[in-house]
Amino acid sequence: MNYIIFDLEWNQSSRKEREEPHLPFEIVEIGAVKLNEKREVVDTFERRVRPQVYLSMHRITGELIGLKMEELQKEALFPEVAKDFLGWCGKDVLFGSWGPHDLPELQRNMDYFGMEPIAKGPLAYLDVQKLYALFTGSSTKQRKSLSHAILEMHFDQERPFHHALSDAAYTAEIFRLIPEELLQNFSFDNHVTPRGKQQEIHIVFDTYAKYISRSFATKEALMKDPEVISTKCYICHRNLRRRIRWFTPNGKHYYALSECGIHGFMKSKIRVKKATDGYFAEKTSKFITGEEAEQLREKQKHGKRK
DNA sequence: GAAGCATAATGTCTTGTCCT
DNA sequence: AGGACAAGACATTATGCTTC
Repeated sequence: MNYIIFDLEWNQSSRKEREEPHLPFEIVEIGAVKLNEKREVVDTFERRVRPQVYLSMHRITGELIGLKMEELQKEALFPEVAKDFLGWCGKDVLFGSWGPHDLPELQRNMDYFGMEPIAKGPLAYLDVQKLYALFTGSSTKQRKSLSHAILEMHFDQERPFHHALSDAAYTAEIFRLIPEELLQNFSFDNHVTPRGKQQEIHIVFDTYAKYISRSFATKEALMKDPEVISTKCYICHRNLRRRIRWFTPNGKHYYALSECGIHGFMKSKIRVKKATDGYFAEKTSKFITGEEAEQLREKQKHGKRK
């Protein structure tokens, strides 16, 4: 198994009204570093793409990534470059990138240009930005930029940022620092949601558990499904007594609190997301202190006051 | 600039309570 | 019962961070 640490550069419409609905961002460069199981660099990949949708470079984006349209005119089109990239990656690989945007964007571009998705269900990958936050003990919600992390770790900054291969190489350098045990903290690209119950994702991490449901036609059907709204203890697998019933502050997130006799208070959160054919749920469960349980009660009351 | 995410703030409509 | 206002429920908009 190899790791593919990759980075994309993309362009967007210069005028909002001319935006292509299913392709807000068009990929113009792919850069990647291939690492073996020991996380040693084995190979690199760098290709640019000749755009077909947005034929002028957005002012801000062009300045950021330092590419001009004229430079891209001799490049191959996206389907060919993407095909070459995936061929170069090989079959038994785990993707990794800085932040959660690259893999979904790659798959959205592939979808737009009529290519088959990389996997038949949710695709596990490593968000190195998130792993870095776990590694340094800072909050995973307050994410740091790649240049910030490189500066913080005292790596050389000789190569420019916002070039695909350069950023992929920087990301790989950070990735090599991440302790082995943290590499179990997968993220998922839900470009393809689970088709049936068999494809649903149940995964237990050190500090929380995650469940990704199949899709339902309506939000109501989703929030009635026994599996979706169940609150079993993810350690001893017993049904738990509900202390706070499912409530939502905004219609998109739902929270519940249950109590396990052995493992204590378990907080569950459901995020309702849109799938191509309806809605699906991402449920995370974690154990919290009595104090945090009290805060959740306050959140419920606070939400109700407004 | 735009997307995506989380959260904060604001807005609108319904329901509840007190008083006359 | 009806008026006045408070509080709840739900929806929309704004903010702040990252990515390009």
